[in-house]
This record gives sequence, C-alpha cells and structure tokens, in this order.
Amino acid sequence: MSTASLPLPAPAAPRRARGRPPKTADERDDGNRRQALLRAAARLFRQQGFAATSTRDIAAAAGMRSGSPFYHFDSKEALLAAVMQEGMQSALRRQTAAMAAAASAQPLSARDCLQVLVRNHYEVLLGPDSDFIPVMLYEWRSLSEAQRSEVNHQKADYEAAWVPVLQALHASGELSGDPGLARLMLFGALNWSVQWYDPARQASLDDLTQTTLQLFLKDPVAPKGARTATRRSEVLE
Amino acid sequence: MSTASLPLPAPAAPRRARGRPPKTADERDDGNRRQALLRAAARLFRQQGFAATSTRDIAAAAGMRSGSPFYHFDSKEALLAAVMQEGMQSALRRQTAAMAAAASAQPLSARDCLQVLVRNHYEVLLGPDSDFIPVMLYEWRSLSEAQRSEVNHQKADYEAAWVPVLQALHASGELSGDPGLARLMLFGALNWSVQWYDPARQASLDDLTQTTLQLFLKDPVAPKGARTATRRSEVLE
DNA sequence: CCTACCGATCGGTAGG
DNA sequence: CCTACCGATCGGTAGG
Repeated sequence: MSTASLPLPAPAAPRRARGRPPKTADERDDGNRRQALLRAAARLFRQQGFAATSTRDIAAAAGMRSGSPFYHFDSKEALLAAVMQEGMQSALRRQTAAMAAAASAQPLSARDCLQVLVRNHYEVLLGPDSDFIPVMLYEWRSLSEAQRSEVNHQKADYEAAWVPVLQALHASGELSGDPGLARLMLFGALNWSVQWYDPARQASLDDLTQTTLQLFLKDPVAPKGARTATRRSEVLE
Repeated sequence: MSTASLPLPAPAAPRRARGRPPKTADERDDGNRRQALLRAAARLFRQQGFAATSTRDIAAAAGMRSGSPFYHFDSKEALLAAVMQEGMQSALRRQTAAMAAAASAQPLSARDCLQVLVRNHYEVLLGPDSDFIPVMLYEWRSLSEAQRSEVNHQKADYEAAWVPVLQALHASGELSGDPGLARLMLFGALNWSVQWYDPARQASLDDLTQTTLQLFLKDPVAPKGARTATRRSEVLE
C-alpha cells in the first residue's frame, strides 16, 4: 500500500526556526552539531575507549559545554550506539558502491570481488574518517543488549556480500578450509590492522590488499589440459 | 660471580608470622592473595574492560575490602601491568615448553613448528586461565608509556620464535607475501578468535589449528623431478 | 544549547 | 589486610 493517500504534513521544507534564540544561526546548522558530536565521540572513543572518555571530553571537543551532549543524545551509551550505527551505515553504503563501480567496468571474478571487498574494508578501517568502525569493533562490550542487536543486523548485512564470494573461491579451490571459519579469520587479519597500521611507515592500502589476497588465496587450479606454470611473481624474492 | 659468599639472611623458611592477627592464617597464604587479585582482575578486565572495572569490583571478587588491593599494588594501573606481565611470562613459558616437547619427539619441519606455535597460541587465548593475554591484547591503551615498553619486550620475545619459522615457510613457497606482514595478519586472525570463539558451539582448538594452517599455507612445492600430485585431502569437499 | 547543580562512584590514603 | 575517609570526577538534569 502506498502512503501517498495518507494525510501527511507538508514536506518539512527548512523554514526559519521561529522560537530560536538569535545566535549565529547558520542555515545548515540543523544536524551540524549532532554530527560534530558524533565525530568527536568516534575519535575519542577510538583513542581512549568508551569508558575512559567522559561526556565532558566529547562536549569540549565539539565546542560545547558539559551538559549539551544530552540535548542531542539521551545518554552516553546512546551516543556510542549512534557512532556505531552511523559507521556501519556508511561502511555498507561504500561497500555497495565499490562493488557496483567495479562490476560496471568489467565482469568480476570471485577473486576480483574479494579484492574490491578487502580494499574497501581497509579503507573503512584505516582511511580518512575511519574512527567509527574501529569503535564498533572494539567497544562492542559497552553496548546494551538491545542496541547490540541492531548493530548485529547491520553487521550481518555487511558480511552478507562476502559469503558467496568466499564460497565461490572455496569451490574453485582458491580458498582452503571451511568458508565460515575462513571468513572469521580473514576479518581477524583485516580488523587487527587497526592495531598496527601506520600510514607513515607502512605500505599503502593497495599494497596491503595485494598481500592479503596473496596470503589467503591459492593459485587457481589450472583447468585440465592448460599449461601448469601460471604467473609466478615471486621469482625475484 | 656467585652470591653464595654474601651474608644472606637465613633462607626464609615459612615460620609462623609473629605480629599477625589470629585470623585464618593458612601456611601458604603468602603470595596467595596477590594471585587471587591478579586472577580476579584479569577476568574482570577481560569481561568489562579496564576503565569500566573498579578496584572495588576486583577486591570483592577476591574476597577483600575496597582498600586492600592497594596493599598489594601501588595503583590500578600497576595491577593491569602485572596482569599483562604475568600473562606474557606464562605464555612464553608455555610456548617454549611446547616447542621443546614437540621437537624432542621428532624432527620438526617448518610446517610442524608453525602448527605447534599456532596450537599453543590458541590454548593461551582460549584455553583455561586464558584471561591474561586477551587483556594484554585489548587493553593496551590503558598502560602508561613506561609500563608499555616492558610488555613490548615480552611480546618481542614471544614473537621471536615465529619469525624464522615464517621465513622458512616463505622460502619454501608455502607462505606467500612479505613474512613481516604475514606475521601481523596471522596474529590478527588468531587474536580475533577471542571475539567469536565459543567452546560450546565451535570446533576444538585442534580443529581450529588445522583450518588455520590450511588457510594460510600453500601446498609445498614438489622438488624437481618428484611427482606433482601430493596428498590432496580436499577431494571430498 | 548554557548555567548551575546533584547524587553516586571512583582511585587512593592514613592509621591501625 | 580492614576501617573510615577524602577530593575529584562522572553521567545526567532542571530550568531557562
């Protein structure tokens, strides 16, 4: 059933707020402060952990006074949940976009798919604005049971794109071992990178992606009758 | 130089404490309470995180009053550092013993060595009394700079046993990619298991070990002139 | 979103 | 190792 026939209020065009104090009211100030809180919280939660970060720290980092975060969020815990949900939403959006973009350029093998997924995951973990997902990964415990389940759904959506790819690679012999366990270990290897990766010293995310695939994937089994000696790029090492 | 000639006090035989209150004074009570604190702290730090655990929680779990932990440790932070150092000491001891035991039974290939190391690491992460190392892995941030360096030395000792093994496997073609990055990713895959492993539902640690090796290692390249078809245990999958 | 504030909890200590 | 306690900080709120 369409909702078009329901007596909806006029689509809330951003009209000038009436009861607002005449402060410096930017036109695009609406969700601006909330966003500033989320970004500050993500950064501090990642650096110091949830429990070690005070709402006062977050307020100060967003240029507010101590009580103001509670105008935007019901509790410190709700702020954490929002960081995680915002992060997962963005990560899933980027993953979908990356897959679509790569697939539109050329047909993708399972190996190609995994490369896109891994590369995007590194971007989400280590690239710009990459505080949200590490917080989700490492501050899990601090979430209430109820909030955890929504984040779990988002995680399931995110991982759903990986499952058929890993299964195909297992079927072709390029990935050994149970695909479910393989997925957990692959995510372990990737997610652990937030503990050691240093963009100043280490390889680029492209290089990381290459090494990861090299490490986890076997050479494709040559179809019967084909030459056995496939490209072996390690002769120089 | 031997210390035998120094005027040492008589070797402190456990004599009855004189000024002690006549409580329930077990004979072997000496380091007992300290150990109880360490174990309680390890468990709570793992479950709730360092910052979310109060010294009162720890004291209660060890059957003490709120101020008593500070008789054994200078600060909450020192207690955390002791948990990590105790954990690393034990892990390193077990790793050395596992390698020695396996090597005494038969000569070990690099592959065998990795199996022993991985199996022992799973034991340290997921086996009985396995709270200490996860705390070290995931509460790193809460340590002061000074304490961090000692734990780092212990970590370096622990990882030192892995380096030549991974290099040998890389040299033989059984491990692809830079061995340094491979080590980081392997540890990532292993260390991440504390986030998902459930002994009730999941495979045994032996099975985990098998899958891990299968996932990370290529089939050994047959020496020139040998039959190409080596054991392939996956024909049934 | 700020001001002013509250009750609770926390790490740590003195003194025995 | 306990009792009793302190100063500091914390999450959160009322009222504007």
